[in-house]
Amino acid sequence: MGAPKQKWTAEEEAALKAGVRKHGTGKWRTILSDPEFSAILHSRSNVDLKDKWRNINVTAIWGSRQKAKLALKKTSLTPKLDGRTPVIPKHDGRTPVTPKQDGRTQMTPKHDDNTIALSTAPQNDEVVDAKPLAISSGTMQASGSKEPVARLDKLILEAISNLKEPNGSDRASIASYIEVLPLVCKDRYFYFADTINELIKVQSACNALYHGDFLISLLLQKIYSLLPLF
Amino acid sequence: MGAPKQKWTAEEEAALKAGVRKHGTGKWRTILSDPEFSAILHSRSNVDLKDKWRNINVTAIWGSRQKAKLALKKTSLTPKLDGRTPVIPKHDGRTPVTPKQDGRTQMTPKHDDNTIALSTAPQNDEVVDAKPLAISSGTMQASGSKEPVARLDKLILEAISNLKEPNGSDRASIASYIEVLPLVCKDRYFYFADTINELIKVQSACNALYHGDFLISLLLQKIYSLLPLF
DNA sequence: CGGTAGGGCTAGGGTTCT
DNA sequence: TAGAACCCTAGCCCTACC
Repeated sequence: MGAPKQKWTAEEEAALKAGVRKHGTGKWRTILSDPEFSAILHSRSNVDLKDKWRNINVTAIWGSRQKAKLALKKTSLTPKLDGRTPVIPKHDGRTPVTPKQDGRTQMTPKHDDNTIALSTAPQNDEVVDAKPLAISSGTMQASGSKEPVARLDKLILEAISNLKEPNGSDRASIASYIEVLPLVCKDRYFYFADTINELIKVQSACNALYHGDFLISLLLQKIYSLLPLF
Repeated sequence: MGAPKQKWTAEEEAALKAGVRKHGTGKWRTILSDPEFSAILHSRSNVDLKDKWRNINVTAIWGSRQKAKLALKKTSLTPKLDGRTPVIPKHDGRTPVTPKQDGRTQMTPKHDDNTIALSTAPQNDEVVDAKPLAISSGTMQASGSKEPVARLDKLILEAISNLKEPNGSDRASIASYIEVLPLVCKDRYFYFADTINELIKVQSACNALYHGDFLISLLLQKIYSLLPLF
């Protein structure tokens, strides 16, 4: 009787996504204060936003895993690196070794010591040969973890495979799948918005090649080129 | 995130408590400068100390009146006393309208009498035999979540090891460490049995480090008194 | 500036409800 | 049972006030 449980409406969810797109994740209060969204989200708290965003991502991850049954296309660029040391975003026994830097200057995104270092780096789109590296993987955290979060490249492949349609998938479908990225890349300030924009661009440009290996290659290239940005 | 959140270790917490005992509250900078604690707390700022102290007190106060967590387990043994804590003006991150109101009932106060003051006078704790702990037995919870309990055994070990003294640690020292337990165990009564088991194991394994059953009894007793209902 | 007190916020684990 | 919505709180950050 106390809490009726307010279900999120499509409008609210859209506003949330737009808000994240505009201000970034973790800026719940900011989003809520933005007059552009405050009207729609007036009955939500910053915590609600955070929780909802989490649910959205969790769902996305699971969705992709569920459909993972589909055999991946044997593409020429099938990543073959396995047994890679998973990156673990969690910090367990962090010993007090690092004094916190006080001069809180710019938020220079710093890599964690245990993140993968992508040496490729440049956001140059001219990358021709998609040579997937072990992007991050990172386990879903010990407890109850069945499997490590799918590798980024696998997720992409999975998405492409599953979305495969006679005449190609539409933008929304792709985006739906790609939404999984923020989760995979979180902790690195890899913003969802940028990814989506970029991917959609790629898609538009290669609409004809849709689910051929070539497109996959392009997508992967794109993803990889974006990763070093954080 | 630049700063991954440094969780306070039992050692740090103990140092903080000792520092407050020695210099008083509000003397964060002083505590930090005290060579006795500076080593342990070197990665903390005076503000951190202040915040941690606040958290400790808040949880301590609330811990006593904490809601009686469901005893769960279909095992009838314990009557399922369910209740909500009367919500008090606590300002968490939520600021929105809060259309939600939940007037739940108060819990049935069994007996909330913990909050033992270990820092000062020793209470007449009659050494009780570590037998009455056979409370909820079954909850083995075997595989799976072992994480939530946060390694109670390690804490104990840590305490005993660190407090190790030529002739054994005195009551105050032990108590200082044990104080941390309620924080770890709170709201997780269902793990209590496991906890006890862990303690017993520790007792067997580290027999040389403490004063035998006598001390363990004290520990158990203390834990017992700190855990609300049962 | 340096320090403390106190309000506020987010992240993440938990819990409740459906 | 899973998923969505909601709760709890540790650790930090921000601002006001000396």
